[in-house]
Amino acid sequence: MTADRPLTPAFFARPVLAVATDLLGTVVRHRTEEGTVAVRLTEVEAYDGESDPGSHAFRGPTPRNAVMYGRAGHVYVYFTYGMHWCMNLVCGPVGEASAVLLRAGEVVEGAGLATLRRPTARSPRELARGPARLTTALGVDGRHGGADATDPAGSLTVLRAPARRGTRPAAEVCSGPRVGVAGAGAATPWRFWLAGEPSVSAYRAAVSRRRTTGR
DNA sequence: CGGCCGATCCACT
DNA sequence: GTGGATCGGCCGA
Repeated sequence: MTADRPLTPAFFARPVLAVATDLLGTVVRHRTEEGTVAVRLTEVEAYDGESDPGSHAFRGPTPRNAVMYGRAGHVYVYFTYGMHWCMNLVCGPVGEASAVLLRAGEVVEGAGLATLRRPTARSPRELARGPARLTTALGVDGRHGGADATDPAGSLTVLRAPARRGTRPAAEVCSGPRVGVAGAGAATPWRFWLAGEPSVSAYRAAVSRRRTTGR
């Protein structure tokens, strides 16, 4: 029996690196009329406010990143590559613009619905393997921007990690460079994942694409 | 399973 | 105008 308790605003108000590592193993749940899908997080990335060259807030506030400057525990979603949504959880004090990108997880509830939303998945572990795949499996998109993920009455909620059974030790947390972040921000090892999890996304170095449209 | 590469459109310069 | 905090189709191993 899971506790089903949401994480608190205080959990997210801490420094972003602490939040990022502690988020591993917690569960993101989205309830809709179609049903419920829940994902246990296995991979995240930290983005550290305006001082972080890899962050969407690096150049200061804009309409798109406004939510990042707001209250901890709220949802920042952005649209990228013309077709994908990615989901972040805002961290730190109001005004700081730190956030954690949810990169991958294991579907622990609603695998049937998740498969309908992700028909191209070649195996269950691919359902939420990657940041845009995770949001698709959950049914999260731009409508969830600014939502409070600590609200127990909300449809989109982050829940405490399920209680560990027996004496199984806590999973090891690994870290490495962030995926798809180029330039100065590439050096910081602010991608975190749980060792041995098959849902952790494959590492791809940041690449700059040239003239993909041949006109 | 993994490498290659085009898709597609929005935010910002 | 430029280039993404990405993914899927296709193909080969």
